[in-house]
Amino acid sequence: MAEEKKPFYITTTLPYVNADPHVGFAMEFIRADVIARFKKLLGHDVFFNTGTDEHGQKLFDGAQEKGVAPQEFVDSFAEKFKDLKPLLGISEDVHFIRTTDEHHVRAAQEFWKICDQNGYIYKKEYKIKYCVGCELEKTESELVDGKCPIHPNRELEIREEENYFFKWSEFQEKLLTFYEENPSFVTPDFRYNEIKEFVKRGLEDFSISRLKEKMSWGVPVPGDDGHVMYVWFDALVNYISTLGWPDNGGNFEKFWVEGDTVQYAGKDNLRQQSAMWQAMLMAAHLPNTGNIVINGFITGDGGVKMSKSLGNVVNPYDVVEEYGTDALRYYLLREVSSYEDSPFTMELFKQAYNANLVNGIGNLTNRIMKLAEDNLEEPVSVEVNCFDSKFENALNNFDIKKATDFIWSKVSELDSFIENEKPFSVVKEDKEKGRKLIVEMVQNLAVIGYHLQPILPEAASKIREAIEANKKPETPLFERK
RNA sequence: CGCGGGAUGGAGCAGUGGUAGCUCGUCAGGCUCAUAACCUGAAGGUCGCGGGUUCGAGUCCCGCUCCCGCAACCA
Repeated sequence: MAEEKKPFYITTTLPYVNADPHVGFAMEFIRADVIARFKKLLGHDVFFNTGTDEHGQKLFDGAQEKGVAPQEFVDSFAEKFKDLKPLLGISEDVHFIRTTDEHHVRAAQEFWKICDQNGYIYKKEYKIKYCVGCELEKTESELVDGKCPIHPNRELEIREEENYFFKWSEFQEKLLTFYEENPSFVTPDFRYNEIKEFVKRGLEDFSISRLKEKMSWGVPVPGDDGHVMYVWFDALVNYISTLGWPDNGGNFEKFWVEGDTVQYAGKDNLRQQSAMWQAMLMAAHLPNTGNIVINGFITGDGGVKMSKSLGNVVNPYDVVEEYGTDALRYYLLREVSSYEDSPFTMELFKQAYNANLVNGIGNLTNRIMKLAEDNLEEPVSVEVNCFDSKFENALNNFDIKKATDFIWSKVSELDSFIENEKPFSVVKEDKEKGRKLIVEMVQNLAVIGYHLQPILPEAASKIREAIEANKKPETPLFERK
């Protein structure tokens, strides 16, 4: 009874390329990768998407400062983000979309046209607050007591500008109904609650274009040379343009329409992913996302924000260089809270690394394989082909930490088993009995290795290789630091 | 003002109303297959504060304090 597995789609948010990749995005990318690998092992056809968000004001400004063309500027950053794939041990087949890709630009324009045809886009005058002192537009969040903090003695000028708007306000009821009908749409619950409360308080239409004369680095608005799209509107469309949309059939039909869809995002993206983007999909008469998973933030010591000025920024490149890919994955998957903010310091990292990777799984592999190598004539043939239901349930609920905890509880059980059964001394007195114990241990190690595949792919294959060769690994899985 | 989160032994965290757990660290034993690794035991907490509901609350309700994030045309 081979049951047909549903196609599975998973994506990260697209990081904005105005800075080097940070550890928060690394976590999002790695977590999505774990789910993608897991679904693949379960036999699903998986489409895994990531990429870079490359339009907008900051990149336009950045390019001007450097005196290069915007495209050249974002090209260099896009390469850095592509480098994350090998660095973080991401699945080979991940799709990498850039919002400057020709196909994406066309898709964004098509998406705009459809929303427009459906009556959800309109043009209106909108008032901006302008500080003559700075010669800049000021947003509400920049103001202190309603004044520019740099020029508090000057009154802000109100200037009028014509922009296109998206009728978000029309989707309040539709979104609330959608939330009602899909009780597990956002994980975790408290984030879902947060967005529901936000939508209940009412939605205001948001601006989706910029005057080209002020900021030209964006997707041209169809049928109006004077505007480019506001970066959010274009970037969100990547989740379907990566599937070939608007071309019908193919991957879009298979994954977005027929399959299960999951979007990973940081908590700063809750509103955009679970309310703005969902309203946009509704406006275009396209299916909504299946699940949104919201991560917490990585902080510095004591829960303070990571910042260059505090010198507490953890760079994923440095961590991988010293400790390896799996070590970084391990920390971000198990030592970091699934949904709350968590600190990442090198001290905490090193402690967890030595305790659980060196002394835990690494040492366990060595002690078992040494016994096997010395006492068994040939490799133990093991055929593990399914996950423990606890592990599977945890991952189906995106609780990677809980799934990883399960693996380490098995490590601990095996260490206790060795202590209690003492195969190393039994084998000296009763060779057959001792061998049986050792075979059992190798089999249990194989189970651990199997479950480790989506979590720590490198370590999983080293364990498998050691078992197949019936040899203790030549170099430890994890070097003591 | 408002919305959301957090406050649990030295540190980081789990905890579904019913004897307060896990990892690290500390201390004391044990083992020797293993990367001075592993196993067992111990010390250490009035679960932010004050009320309430309940036979019983870290867990539910009310009030308060402190910390973090959001507060939309920034991305």
